[in-house]
Amino acid sequence: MFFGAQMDVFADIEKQILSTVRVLARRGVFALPAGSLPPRGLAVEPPRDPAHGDIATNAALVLARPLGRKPREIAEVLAPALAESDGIARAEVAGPGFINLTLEPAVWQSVVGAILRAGGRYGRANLGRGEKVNVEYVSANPTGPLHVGHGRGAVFGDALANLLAFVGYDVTREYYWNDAGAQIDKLLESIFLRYREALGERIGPFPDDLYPGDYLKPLGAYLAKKYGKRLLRQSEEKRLATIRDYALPVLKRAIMRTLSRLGIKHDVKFNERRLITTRDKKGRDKVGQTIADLERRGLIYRGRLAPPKGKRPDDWEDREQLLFRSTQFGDDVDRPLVKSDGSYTYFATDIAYHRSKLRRGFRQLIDVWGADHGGYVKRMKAAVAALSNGAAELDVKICQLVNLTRGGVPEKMSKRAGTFVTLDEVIDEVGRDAIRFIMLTRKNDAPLDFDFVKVVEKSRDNPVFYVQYAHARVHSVLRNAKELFDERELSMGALAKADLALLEDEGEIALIKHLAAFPRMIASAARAHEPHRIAFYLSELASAFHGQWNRGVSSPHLRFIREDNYRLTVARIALLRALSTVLATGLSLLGVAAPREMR
RNA sequence: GGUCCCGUAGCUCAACUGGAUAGAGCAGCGGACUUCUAAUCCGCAGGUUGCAGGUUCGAGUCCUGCCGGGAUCGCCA
Repeated sequence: MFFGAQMDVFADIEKQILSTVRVLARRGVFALPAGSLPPRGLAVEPPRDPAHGDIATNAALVLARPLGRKPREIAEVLAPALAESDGIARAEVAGPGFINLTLEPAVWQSVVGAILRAGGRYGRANLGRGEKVNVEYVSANPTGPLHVGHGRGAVFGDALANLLAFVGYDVTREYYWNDAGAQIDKLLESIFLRYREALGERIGPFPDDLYPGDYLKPLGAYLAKKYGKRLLRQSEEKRLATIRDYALPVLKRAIMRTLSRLGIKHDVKFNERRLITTRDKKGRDKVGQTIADLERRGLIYRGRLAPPKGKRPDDWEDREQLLFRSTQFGDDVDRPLVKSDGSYTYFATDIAYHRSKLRRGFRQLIDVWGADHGGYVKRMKAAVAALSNGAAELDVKICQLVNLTRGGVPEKMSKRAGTFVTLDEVIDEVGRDAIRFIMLTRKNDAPLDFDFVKVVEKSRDNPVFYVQYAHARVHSVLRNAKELFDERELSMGALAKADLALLEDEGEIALIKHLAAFPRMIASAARAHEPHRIAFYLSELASAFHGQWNRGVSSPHLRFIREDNYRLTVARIALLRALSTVLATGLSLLGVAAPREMR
């Protein structure tokens, strides 16, 4: 009965509990109303306190309401029935009605075999049932190099996409290029200044609203070389088009190059320009169509907004404008769609963009944004709710700031002076693995400290190293074992026949229990859209392994390799193989390498 | 002033979406190296989960109000 499709002990026990309840209901022991299984809030989980057995369930507590009986009473009936089940050694009632289950060691031991058979598929699930999910991440403007904050969103989004694909979603990784609008115009003007500079003109300090960074100089120089003074004579419109056609692809390529160094590649790159340059028969662009769409639903009107309280902008001008009724969907105020100069607001084009996602068949949307966009969440959710009639779900994941330090000293950064640390510089210095792992050692909505010294340290302090070292150490043992026994005797075939019942040391069983928790950890991380849980899990798993390894130092009979006991060694090598599989799978979801050697 | 996020051991953070006596690491103290790579491990100590109420069998988790920190607040993206 154990280890069916999901290879998940906890899922199997849950099924066992539900079927036991059904049997008791059929026998008339419980009066079970139709549709009350599984009960809401049912938990089948490892208890915090090991004294409470291997698995604890609140089944009796959550069944109390539907059954109309006291939790404790239900537990007293359910527990003995469960104790009859295969694999369950004991079932005890505790507290208000918890049932603590202790499993037969054979159940835990068989987990090792299940992992070996499943290999890299261990932990996979079909939660998504092939449903399409759109994960939009990075989406930085092509106005300059990526910085560290972008890196966090990039890694987060990518790991989340990996995770969702792993549990059975049809994932599309998407990048939204803001390649239109005022910011891009300012960028193009900045490049134009660099171009004039390259022609020998003296350009003073850059105006405040332009981009002063040195990285635009080569673009200006290229244009000067290619066009000479011709751009100076062109109309502004023509000139900006020339600069745009050259500069945007260059800047975009630079961003993609940085991302690819982190192992990140998007399936779809969506250009904002498309939304305002493609027109339908009525001459409407995509944003116009979107507004018309909302208008049909009675969600567009002309009106005035009250100025924000407490912080009235100096240049506030009360005027009537085109508004989206986002308050109908939980937003705080209705939002403008057209600026005073007649162009669309960023929000308007963003609605059109999300409408495109919906029209492409996505019902689950995930946007990964930076901390400074927090105030934007409600209106975007409102827009998605409006456009989809509530059928689609948008989850916005806000990534908090990254605080860069070096040996505890804050790294000075000033966007104004152009001295911000680029993502490329960080990759150059610490490498892909460190960035990817560390970015996931904190919940996305909590600020993250990133220390250049610490993240490359080879110590317990540094979780990247700690986990990778565990993997390398496992493989070191595997290499040593191969030298002692001849290679064929430790083949996967030999491991498949290992007598796993020999894995009876409590440290070994504890290690196996960690491995057994992998599928449920994956499932919960996927449901919560929280890939950082994988990183925490891996640290704990590594800790369990390092602990067991060290027990062998003082107690030689606990070493994984026992030269005098081939059968025991084979069983332990099987355990290590299972361990290395889980470590490698977890790391691959994070996009971090699993090295076999770290000398 | 509005909105959103955060507040958990001296420090940095977990806590599997409401479960039992709130867990790790660092720092501190005390231990384990002729090793399966000690690049590691073991033990001790450390708490009114910011404060006050509420919801229920049960709250770090949900609701209300305060306190403190951060982000953001039409015509930026």
